Amino acid sequence: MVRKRSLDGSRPGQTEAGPSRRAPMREFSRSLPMSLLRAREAVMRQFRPSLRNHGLTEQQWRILRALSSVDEIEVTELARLAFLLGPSLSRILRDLEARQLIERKAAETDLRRAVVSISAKGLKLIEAVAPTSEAIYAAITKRFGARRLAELQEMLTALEGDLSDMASGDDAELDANE
Amino acid sequence: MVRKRSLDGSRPGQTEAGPSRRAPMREFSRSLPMSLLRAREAVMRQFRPSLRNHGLTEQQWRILRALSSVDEIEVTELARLAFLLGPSLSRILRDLEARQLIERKAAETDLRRAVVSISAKGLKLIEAVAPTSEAIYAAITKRFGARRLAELQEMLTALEGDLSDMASGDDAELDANE
DNA sequence: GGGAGATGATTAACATGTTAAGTTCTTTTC
DNA sequence: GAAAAGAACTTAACATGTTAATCATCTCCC
Repeated sequence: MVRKRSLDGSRPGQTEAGPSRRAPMREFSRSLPMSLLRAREAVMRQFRPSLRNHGLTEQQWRILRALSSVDEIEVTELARLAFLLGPSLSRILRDLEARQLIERKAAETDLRRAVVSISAKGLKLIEAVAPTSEAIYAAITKRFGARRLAELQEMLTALEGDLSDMASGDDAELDANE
Repeated sequence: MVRKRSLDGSRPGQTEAGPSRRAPMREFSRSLPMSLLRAREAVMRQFRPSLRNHGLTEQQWRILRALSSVDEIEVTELARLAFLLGPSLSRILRDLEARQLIERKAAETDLRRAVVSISAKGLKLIEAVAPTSEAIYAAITKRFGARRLAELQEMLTALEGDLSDMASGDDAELDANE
């Protein structure tokens, strides 16, 4: 019934009242989701100030970058590429279009589909941000080591792949025990 | 006339209109932030349905789990432990308190500080969710391999540590070139 | 060829992320 | 010992995440 603690260990042992806490799961701060979250936040913390200086959020930047790698693309495909959900993408596209950073038109063969492309203004913005972004990325790579970084990415990709074909934890039967 | 693209790198050369697209940065879908995001999402996708069945969001669950590992804790410390920003934590605590899953009181020595603890009801909820959660975690571990998982976590922690003491990319000088 | 169902995209509604302001209490400083 | 500076939240405001519902179009099938 340890009363554990903390990220760095230091913490006075507390031993008072309360319905004695059962040996509780995995150490909290070491769970995989937390590790991934913390690592990603540490990375993004490096980039956010620069993006902000250019009036872009992380997601807007993702979309512009994705668009800059293609000539034009349908919204659904863009969502997949930029790893955003439809509703988020809809909102952001509305905003980026209002700022004239992208252009949108209906697909010819299917009026339900919208086709998006980056504008000249959008490209210019990308070119303004890219150098800083690249410099930051290079600094991270140098700090962590290119090889290690590649290894890490491989493991992340493998993890994603492994999980993608796991049952989606429907939960029904697993929650039998109250 | 699709000029598509995809996650796997293959890319048609594009040569039409517009201010000719310069060789553009790192391949988008292979950037570190994206890898981390995708991996984390793959993991969370496993857990979310179960949490949802118990009326909990991911963050609410993080808070309850953090609280279950201590006797009581101040809000600021809890934010650090659950890796949430102050405003998010404020909102969630308000909600959890209304649902009587946690308890809150003012600190004795400093009335600015609030001390939070999990309630009996909250503990009960945790005990209801934990088995499923553990089962999912075990399945992931088995699928990916316990050793590899440990390796991955080490790398993530190392990355976070390396970045934590990098300059925060103030950007001012880096953005000199337009 | 017209209606049921599928599909692409948006809107709605609520929760969180993120930065900036505001509140209240505490500590410093003169 | 009171004003100023700092600390610990909390609120505000806006952007995104997340799921469900809606809208428009399209496909299929009778």
